[in-house]
Amino acid sequence: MTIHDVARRAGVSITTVSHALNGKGVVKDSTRQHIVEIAAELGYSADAIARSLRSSRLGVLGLVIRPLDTLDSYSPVGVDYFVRFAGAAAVEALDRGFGLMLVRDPTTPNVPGVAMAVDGYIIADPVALDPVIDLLNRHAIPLVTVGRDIERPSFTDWVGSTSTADTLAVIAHLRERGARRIALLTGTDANAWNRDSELAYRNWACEHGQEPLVSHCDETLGEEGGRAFARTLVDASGPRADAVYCLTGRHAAGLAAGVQHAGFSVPRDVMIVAGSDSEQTRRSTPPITSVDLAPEVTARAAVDFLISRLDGNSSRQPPLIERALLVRGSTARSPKPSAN
Amino acid sequence: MTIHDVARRAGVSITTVSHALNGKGVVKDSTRQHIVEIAAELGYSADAIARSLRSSRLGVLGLVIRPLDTLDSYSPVGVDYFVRFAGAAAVEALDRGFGLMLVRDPTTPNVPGVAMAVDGYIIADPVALDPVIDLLNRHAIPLVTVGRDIERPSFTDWVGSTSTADTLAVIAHLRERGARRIALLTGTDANAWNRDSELAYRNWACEHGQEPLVSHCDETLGEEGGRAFARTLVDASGPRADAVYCLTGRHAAGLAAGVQHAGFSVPRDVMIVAGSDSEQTRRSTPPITSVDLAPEVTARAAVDFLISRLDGNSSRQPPLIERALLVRGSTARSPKPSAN
DNA sequence: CTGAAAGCGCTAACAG
DNA sequence: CTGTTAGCGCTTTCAG
Repeated sequence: MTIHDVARRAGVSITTVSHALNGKGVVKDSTRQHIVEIAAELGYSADAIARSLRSSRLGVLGLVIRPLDTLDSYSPVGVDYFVRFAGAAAVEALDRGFGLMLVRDPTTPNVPGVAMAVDGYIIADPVALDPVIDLLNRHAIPLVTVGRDIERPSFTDWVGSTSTADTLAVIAHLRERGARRIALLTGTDANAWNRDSELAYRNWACEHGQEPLVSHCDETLGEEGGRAFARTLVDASGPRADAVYCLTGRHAAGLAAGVQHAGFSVPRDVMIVAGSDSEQTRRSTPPITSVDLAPEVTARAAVDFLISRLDGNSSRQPPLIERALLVRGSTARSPKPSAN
Repeated sequence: MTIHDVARRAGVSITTVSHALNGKGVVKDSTRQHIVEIAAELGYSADAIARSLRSSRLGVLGLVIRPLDTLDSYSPVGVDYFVRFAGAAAVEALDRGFGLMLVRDPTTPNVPGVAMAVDGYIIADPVALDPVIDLLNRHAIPLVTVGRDIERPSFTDWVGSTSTADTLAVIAHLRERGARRIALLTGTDANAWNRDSELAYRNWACEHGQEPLVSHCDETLGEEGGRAFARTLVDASGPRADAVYCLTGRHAAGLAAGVQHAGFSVPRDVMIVAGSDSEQTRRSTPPITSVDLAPEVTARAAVDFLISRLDGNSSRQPPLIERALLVRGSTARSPKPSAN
């Protein structure tokens, strides 16, 4: 089924078929009608590959989820943010006439050739000075990121939220629930989420004359990392903080378990907020108040923004995503009349 | 960066470059060496599109997850089986030098052209007489399914497990835990999972002289569907069965809630087993014993099998996946000495 | 309004 | 051993 078959059957040249079907040149209405009918009858549709060869537009978007390259696992426990993201991105891409291809770190050897033939990339949570971005730039492939590359201040094509706002919202919530001494636990990946949250927290602490309590815990350690942190948080005289903002959901769940194991109560002695909602935060006892990272909304925005860039719309501003706090039992302390 | 640039720079013809780089024709060793060096130096790699135009091999696998087309949502709640499946399939495909493209029902209008240009498809859980299979056959695109199309007995290229084995294992487990009257609740999608499980159950009931207790509940109803079933299960004189095998995890969770709401105990009065492990079954109180559908193993097997078909290996037998029971609180009744 | 022809980058007969 | 050449299926000037 090629354009030739249609042309022959319709008694015209392939040019006319092409024009008629793509609404390009100037074709007499009756001829176009006729060609369209024949094409439908023959079930013809232009070969995507041949078309791309001319137009260098494949109709496929690539998606690289960097944290999964780091974790080296697509296991769902605690990473459901990313799978929701990928699913939503696929649907949105499809709706816009693109396919969505999942790609693992394309800087490694043995990447499929098509990886460098897609029309554009979404890089979710790039690391600092991400080599994937360099690779794509070298190949002149358009890209947008979700969350900025913290070492590339001049790169502005990223969607997401400044984690600053999230951090301040979390702190405000904790204060309103009576927290006096708030600690922060971030992951160790060099991404904007970890970095910006810490910055916002430190600024807040500084402005409010509170000594900052910041700790770090490797993302790959999972719940066990959170339990380990619980042991350092709680000493003989009790917890050194009465609230913890814990970016990673898995850490938060481990922390909750650890605190309770040490004989203290969540939320009475220690309140916990997770920076990302996940199965663990929902499942924990008590369930953990979390920031809803809104993966579906973010994914749709990222696809939309990337496509606008592909269309040559370079003026458009990258979207900022609104996020909400899912309030649960881990911060269910009755609000205190704010004393200071 | 085209093959011409390399040819010019190396002082040979494009044919020689092509041969040298693809190890095809006969090229003097020194020339090949030279060409390879030049290519590396120039950072050349053959354009995937142009190459596919000739070879009609794009290097991309398509994945269609049918239940998600039905649910019309990639929301994560209770569908984590599929996202785990997709992630694992992507990784395996990548490792084999293929990309993996997510595609929604390609029989609908507005599908991206590339959808019909991929090398092969994995169709997860096809419906009866699935139109997607017809479409792909019409386009002569190779495909394997996960779970068979129940109305296509002659189509044998499917991976999975006969749900018969799972069903019998579940029944055996329940009997061992003292169940006397086991009911079955399936979904309504016309797929092999629902159909074969019911068949196996009925056969078992028949052979053991038990009156079959089979109900159906729409997959899209979620936990609420399970609660509704609980109301029909429990009447004035108590539950009409002391154990339920509930294929869908969301239904199982709703059922557990409903039974307990009606004042009965899980597992004492009613034991529950889910046919697919999911967030809801893990999270439920008590946690629900479930069949581990092993999405990662299944996905890898499907990709592997599809690629062997693409390589023209038509003799290879489709793989059967081993599944295990994740035993949890919902069947934690002390085993009874089997009286019959 | 329609058609001939060039060429996208690559591979593979077929000559030399 | 190496190069010329004919396409893969399509879009797009440019002439009729």
